[in-house]
Amino acid sequence: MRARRFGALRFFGGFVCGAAAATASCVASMRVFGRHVPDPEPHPDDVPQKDMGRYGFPVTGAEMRSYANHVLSYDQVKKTPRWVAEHLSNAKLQGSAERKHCKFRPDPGVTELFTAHNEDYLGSGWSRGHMAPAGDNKFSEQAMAETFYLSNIVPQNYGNNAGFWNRLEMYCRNLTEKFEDVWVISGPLMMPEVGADGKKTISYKLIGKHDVAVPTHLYKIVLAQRSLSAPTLALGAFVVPNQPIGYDHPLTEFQVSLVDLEKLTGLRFFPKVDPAGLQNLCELDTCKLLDFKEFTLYITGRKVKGANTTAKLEKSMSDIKNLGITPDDYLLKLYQQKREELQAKEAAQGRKP
DNA sequence: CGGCTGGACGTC
DNA sequence: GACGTCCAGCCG
Repeated sequence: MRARRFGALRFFGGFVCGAAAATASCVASMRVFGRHVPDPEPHPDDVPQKDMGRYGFPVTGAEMRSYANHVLSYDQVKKTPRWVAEHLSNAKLQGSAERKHCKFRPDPGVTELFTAHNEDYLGSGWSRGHMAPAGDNKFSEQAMAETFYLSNIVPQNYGNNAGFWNRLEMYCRNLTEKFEDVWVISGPLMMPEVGADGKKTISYKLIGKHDVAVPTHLYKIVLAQRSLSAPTLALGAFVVPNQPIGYDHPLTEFQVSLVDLEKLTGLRFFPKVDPAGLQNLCELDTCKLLDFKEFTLYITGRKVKGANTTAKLEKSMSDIKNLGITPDDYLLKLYQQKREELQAKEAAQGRKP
């Protein structure tokens, strides 16, 4: 069962950490990934454009698109980003921007010819998964709103989006408690499968009228710097199947070396980083995601904070107890605080009309 | 935190 | 009638 589910990863056994046994070798290879020789810059004069270029050459669209707190490269064929880069800091996680004021919408900067639309996703069986997460932009309503542009979205399995990937994003945010600066690059990936004849094929679904490509996997690269005065850099790269992933799978199971991810994507990441001082994030830090209990306590805390009736408040608390989880002190405090607030509000409403 | 759905209502 | 927006409610 498990071997089948992660078949594609196991096929890459040497460099993609599939099943448990491969983890150690991947961690080891982290130390030795070296940088490449810089690509030579093409000289415009080298191209004899006199007649060949009379009517111009094909255009791929903007190489990069910049927003308030993320930068991306957009794939006009797949209608998804190729990569999305962002910077996280503790300060940017503080603020009052709320996702309930945001709407998914086509990126106004992307030509109608090449853009995805909400209708492509709705009813497709796939959710709209952020690459740069909304939750990384509490400091700015505009920055958060821009993450809802469909240029930052890929078709993502529901359970993966709300579960494992969500916990991975939480881990990245949590890193800002220990590192002053965190840079994250996320994107979709199409991984080959091996057929009965032993040959490799890449196949992926297209959804909606505009043929939005469903990635087989998602990748995320995390670069963390302790501080400017202690500029230790730690990096972790991960490839995660676009399917539900349970709590029995640790993040390290999906760690890959940076060079191998570069081969898979055709991209070079963080080209200005000197590999000499680069450490393995999962050795320097934990790479431990929230477990079921911790995650459920956190989610219930968010629901308690957002409750606007005592009925909903009580349901959140009975739900978590039915899952066999005893509320901790923090959740109990949130609950009591919210209960008083709602009781006062509902008492006032009872008198008014 | 991450998502989706359905109904009420407004508009052309 | 079709379509867009907003809100309440649902799930993991």
